Amino acid sequence: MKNDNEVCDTRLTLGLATNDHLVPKENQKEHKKIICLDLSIIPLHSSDHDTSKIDGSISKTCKDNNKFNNESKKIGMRKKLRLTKEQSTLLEDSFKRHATLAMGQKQELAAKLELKPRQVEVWFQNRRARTKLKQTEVDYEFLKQWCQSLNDENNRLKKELQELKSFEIDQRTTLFHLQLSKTRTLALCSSCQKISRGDNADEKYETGPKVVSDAMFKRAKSNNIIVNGKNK
DNA sequence: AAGTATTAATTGTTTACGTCA
DNA sequence: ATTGACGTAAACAATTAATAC
Repeated sequence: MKNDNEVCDTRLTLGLATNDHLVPKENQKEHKKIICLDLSIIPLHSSDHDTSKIDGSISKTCKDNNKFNNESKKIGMRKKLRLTKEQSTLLEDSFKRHATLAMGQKQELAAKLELKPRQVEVWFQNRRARTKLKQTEVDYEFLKQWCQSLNDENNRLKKELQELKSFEIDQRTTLFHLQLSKTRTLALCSSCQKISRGDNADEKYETGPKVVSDAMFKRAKSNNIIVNGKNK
């Protein structure tokens, strides 16, 4: 940021200065200005000075703007151009048709708008940047909402999973108690190959309990298999 | 008068393309 | 014919600064 005392000089210059480290810091800025060749009198672009094609439709404000712009440049001050409504409209219209300048379009527009080709070019560049920024904002909002909805869905699914898990545990517990009260324990004796029935079969055989349902028990009984050492 | 938003203008970088050795 | 160095122009990103409100 420039302070109030500094003058913004956009003129092209060639400067000569001695080593700064030999000059006190507070004097360095002035020191650099000792020898200065002003090149602002040399046109940078021949196209910048092409004012041969002038459209009479351009308003006085625009002409005044450009006039002031050129005059202010003479005294080394950056003056910002303010486009008129007509200029903006025309630029917007051509931007809508094509976001980049086609061959010759720059010159054509510049002539029509009574601007420098460089100004038209800069306008298109800035306009593209603005479009991109707007699009980025739109994309950001969209992604933000999408992310939010995904989070919501994720939370909902987590909750559902939790509910299903606790439901499954409940069901297993219930089933377990139900089986415990209804079933009889059948165990196969490893030595005699007979099925025995008992509430505590795992205490009898090291192979572990074979828990079977009542139906299985009945089937075994109907096949004359001796349960618990005797035919019930 | 100060703060903010908008936007013209500047600066530096990247990319594509043509030319030449 | 291929390749690398170089110059140029256009597009872009980031930033500055003038201006309006």
